[in-house]
Amino acid sequence: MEAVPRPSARIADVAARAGVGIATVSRVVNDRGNVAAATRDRVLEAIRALEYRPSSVAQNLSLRRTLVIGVVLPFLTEASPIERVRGIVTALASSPYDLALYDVESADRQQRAFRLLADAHRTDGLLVVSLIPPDEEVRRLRAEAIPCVLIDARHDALPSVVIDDVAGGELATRYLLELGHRRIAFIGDKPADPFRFQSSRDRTTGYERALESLGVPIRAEYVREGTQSRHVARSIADELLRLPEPPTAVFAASDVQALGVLEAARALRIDVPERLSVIGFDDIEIASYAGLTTVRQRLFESGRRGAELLLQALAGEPAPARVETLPLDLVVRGTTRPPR
Amino acid sequence: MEAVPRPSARIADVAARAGVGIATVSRVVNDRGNVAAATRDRVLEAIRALEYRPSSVAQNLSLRRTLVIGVVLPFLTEASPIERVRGIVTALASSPYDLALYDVESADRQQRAFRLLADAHRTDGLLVVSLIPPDEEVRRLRAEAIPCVLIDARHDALPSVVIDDVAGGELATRYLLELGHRRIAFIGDKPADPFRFQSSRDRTTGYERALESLGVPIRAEYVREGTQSRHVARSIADELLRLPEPPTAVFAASDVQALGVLEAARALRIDVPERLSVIGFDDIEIASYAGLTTVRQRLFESGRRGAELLLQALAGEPAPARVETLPLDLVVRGTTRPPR
DNA sequence: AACTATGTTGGAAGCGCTTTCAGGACGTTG
DNA sequence: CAACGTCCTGAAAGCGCTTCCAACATAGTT
Repeated sequence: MEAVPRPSARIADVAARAGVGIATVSRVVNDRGNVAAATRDRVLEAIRALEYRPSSVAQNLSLRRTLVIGVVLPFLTEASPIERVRGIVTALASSPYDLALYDVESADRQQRAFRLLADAHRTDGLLVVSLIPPDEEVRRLRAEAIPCVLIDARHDALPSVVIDDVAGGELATRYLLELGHRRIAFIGDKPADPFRFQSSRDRTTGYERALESLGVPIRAEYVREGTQSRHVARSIADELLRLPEPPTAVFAASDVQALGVLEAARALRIDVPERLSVIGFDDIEIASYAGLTTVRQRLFESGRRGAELLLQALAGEPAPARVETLPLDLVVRGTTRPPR
Repeated sequence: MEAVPRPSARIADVAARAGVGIATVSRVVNDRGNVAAATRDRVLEAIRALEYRPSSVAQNLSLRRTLVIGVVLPFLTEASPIERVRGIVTALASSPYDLALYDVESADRQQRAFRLLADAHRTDGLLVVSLIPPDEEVRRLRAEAIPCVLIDARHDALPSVVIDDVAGGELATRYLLELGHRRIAFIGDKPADPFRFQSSRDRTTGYERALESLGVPIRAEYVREGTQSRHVARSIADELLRLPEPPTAVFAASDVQALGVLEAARALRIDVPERLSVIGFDDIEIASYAGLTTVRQRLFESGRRGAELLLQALAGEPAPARVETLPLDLVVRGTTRPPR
């Protein structure tokens, strides 16, 4: 490290200029009581003259806290994590905490996420989105007393904010059933990797339960999985719609996939909702524009709530490792209708 | 601050256990040479046994660097800043730097942004998006030798990554002119506040130039401004389309606003593009879904490039305060056509 | 007038790390 | 066998801040 000239004033400079000890400067800066008015004024004057601003790094070391909250999440490239981050940012805006963002998408995903989880000294608290931290790290976090809240993920030892994916799957499917559909297909995510929360799988379960509860048989050829993308969903939908007995309705595990279904239908000149009903999941912004019927989950709210829980824990109220379940709403728009 | 029990090992613990001095532990940890193999092994063993991880806060203080890059930006709630952040995240992923996010939307916008800019010790470098830092802060940054790169903003003393908004406005307008339109309206942003870069205003200039170059008169009633939102743009478009002599084409300063125009047209049963052409700006994701003709700016690329420039500066190559202009492309989709 | 409660202050010890510097252990060379 | 060079190593001095603690005034009590 080369010694770059550092013109910025340190606490000692202020103390020297004001003719007091550094302890007194610190008291003035942090507004601790017991400083004579005259002294305070001299110190404030020196601070102003030197444009002194305390080094947060030094404060961090001394106070053993960083005022930083780490947010670990995969797929910042997708719409729904972004929405959660917005919620987090909002909740943190009125707190003294800054936000450090760790995207875990790139090749070294686990690597990097865990480096952060591990390097506990770097953050005062952690928000983990759509990712399940390994037990090993959870143990460390507990040992170091670093609060951690999960969003869209669960772990026995950690508080979390989630939705009931099974219920969501049931909600969507039941709605289609109530409209009168019986040939209902499902397009879900690929089996998740061990560190991701299996929400799509749970939605499948909800789908199956809804069908079962009405005695509608589950057809294997109607249940498909593919990586979460419009493109893949589109080609899956294309296959489904070319079946000898095509579905009259499709439930997609995400809005993005639902949009892929709409594209496939459009390409095949199958009118939606006249000949095909489509329902998505999430209610991302584009869904309202596309007029997509969907199951709304409060993405923004999940981030906000998770951050709130973390702030509480940071404030000393030790939150129990409880699971908070956010509600889901059916949002009916223009892509669903009874079959003819 | 209460003294919370800190079970995590410090460098002294490792040194004690390995029977060496802390300097040696530091050497092993940082892989500095000159440590006997046997000693190194003992230290490594101790590190493993104690699950030692160096405190980055302490390292920061000692090394006078934080390995954190601050990203200051307004309106994280909108699509385009997000896209830029993605680019930044991508560029930073392969670097040792972490990313601290500062949204400047809330009430205390300036307040908070400048607190960061000011608290220089907190970050090694700064990326400022769509915001112009006040001269005062720029001076401080220079004094402290903190590199700073602007994205979508300009400042004489700072390097920046921008687009040519005037050219973009011209590009869009000229395209409509070439299609044969003569009654072309423009919907732009509200006059920006002093800290925002006036890109919408520049696009207006481009619009005017294009018209002038073809000798088409500029009609005041065709040039409108409103806050950047679908809702507002929709009502503005509604007014425009009800004019005695309504425009045959609308150029919106952003895709979001263009979508508002499409909604207004739909509500009035005015077919697009048959009776009305619409062109946007940005090419956000939803634009491709909506089939919107637009001027694409490389949002992701702007973030990536800005981060790259910053990393270069951080690596010691002192970047000149130069302006890098990213290209714009006309993306023709389904919302434009010659007038009848 | 002696003494105590109260209010202010600065010295110094940490916070946990990096790095300089000097010293010790060896092996080499003339 | 003395003189040197080469390697390793640890003590100690920072990095810039907070805070404990002791020292000192000063004012208020008896």
